[in-house]
Amino acid sequence: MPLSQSLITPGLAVAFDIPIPAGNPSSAVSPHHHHFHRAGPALTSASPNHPPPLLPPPDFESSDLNSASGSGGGGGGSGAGDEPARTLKRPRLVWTPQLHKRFVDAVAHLGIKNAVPKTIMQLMSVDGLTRENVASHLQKYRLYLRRMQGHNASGGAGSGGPISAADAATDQLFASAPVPHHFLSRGGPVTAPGAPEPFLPYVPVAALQHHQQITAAMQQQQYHQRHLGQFGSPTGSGVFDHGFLNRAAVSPSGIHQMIGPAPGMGLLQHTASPAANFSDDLETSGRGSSGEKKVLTLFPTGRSALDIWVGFSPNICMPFVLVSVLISSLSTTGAEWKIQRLSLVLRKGFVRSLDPDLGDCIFECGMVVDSEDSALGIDLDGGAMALH
DNA sequence: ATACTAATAT
DNA sequence: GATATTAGTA
Repeated sequence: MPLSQSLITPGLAVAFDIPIPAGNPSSAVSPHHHHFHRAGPALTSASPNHPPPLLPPPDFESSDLNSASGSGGGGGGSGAGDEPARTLKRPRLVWTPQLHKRFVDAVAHLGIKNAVPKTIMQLMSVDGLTRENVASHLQKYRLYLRRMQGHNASGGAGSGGPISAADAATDQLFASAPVPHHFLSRGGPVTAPGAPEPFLPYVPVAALQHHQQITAAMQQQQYHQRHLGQFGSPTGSGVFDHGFLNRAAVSPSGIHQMIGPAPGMGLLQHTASPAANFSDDLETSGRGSSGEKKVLTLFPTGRSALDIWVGFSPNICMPFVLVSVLISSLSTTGAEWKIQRLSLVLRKGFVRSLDPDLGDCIFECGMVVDSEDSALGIDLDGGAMALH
């Protein structure tokens, strides 16, 4: 009942293509429910006119990964504690597009300079992932970036060498995840050791003490964030306004009490939304000012919400309407995402955590930029934070 | 003693 | 070619 107990409103379900047991709108998603490869916009990297990412193991239907089997370590479960990894040979890790995306996001957060195996691994927080796994992948990724850089910046024609068909084929995986712009810049910005990449769109929330106003500089970086110790504005009813498209009255639901580790906590206040806008998204969106959809990945770096790292992809300008937050976990064994919590946020309203146990999860947020005044709030493990 | 990286092995 | 493993260093 604890973990797999995600509440999904009809609206969100539609948005994410999540099958919901009939007759029970906000019922929990059963563990074995369909995985949503293509379901969650936030999860897949498939672009509208593109085929879905490579699907992991063919046997995804089996229930082995989800719990039970003592070996692999359950994806997000409460985990049995044995870790015979020592003498046992772990199966070769397969870097799925999902995993790679997570990897890239982590690297982006850290900044290429600070991105080293151990740190990346921690940020990724993927069950079963080892430092060696990451180191190996990183090595290859660096080579990839190097090549890209050669083709990109350096004088065109002769300098970097042509892009062989072999390379294209080889870099298939890497192509599945967008390479952050600054990755390719040579002589990039020098950053103080330990300090987060200034140019990074991602910033540790913990570092932000006060509400920050949007400054020109920030806009340039295109991110705004804010950290809240807790929400106090009980704006209201606790019911979300459906028509956020109407922009009429938004609801105030904010209430959001800190949800401690108490189980069975909050629940989605209500329903929601025309989240239809989430149908598919991905970072492919871009540019426009309104109607944009973006994927946001938040990395929890610790058990405390205050340690969570938050980031916006460049180009995301806040106002938006609202956001739907999808929380899932990934494990090397199962390589499947599992919804753990789903929340809805309305402009000026805040989300409510549905499940206190975040453990090693990642937050994928599909964000729709629409109106001009709104905010995203995320609440977890007793802490809360919001982005403006 | 740890962990990063390059080199090499499977 | 994709990962894993080893070896040399910082």
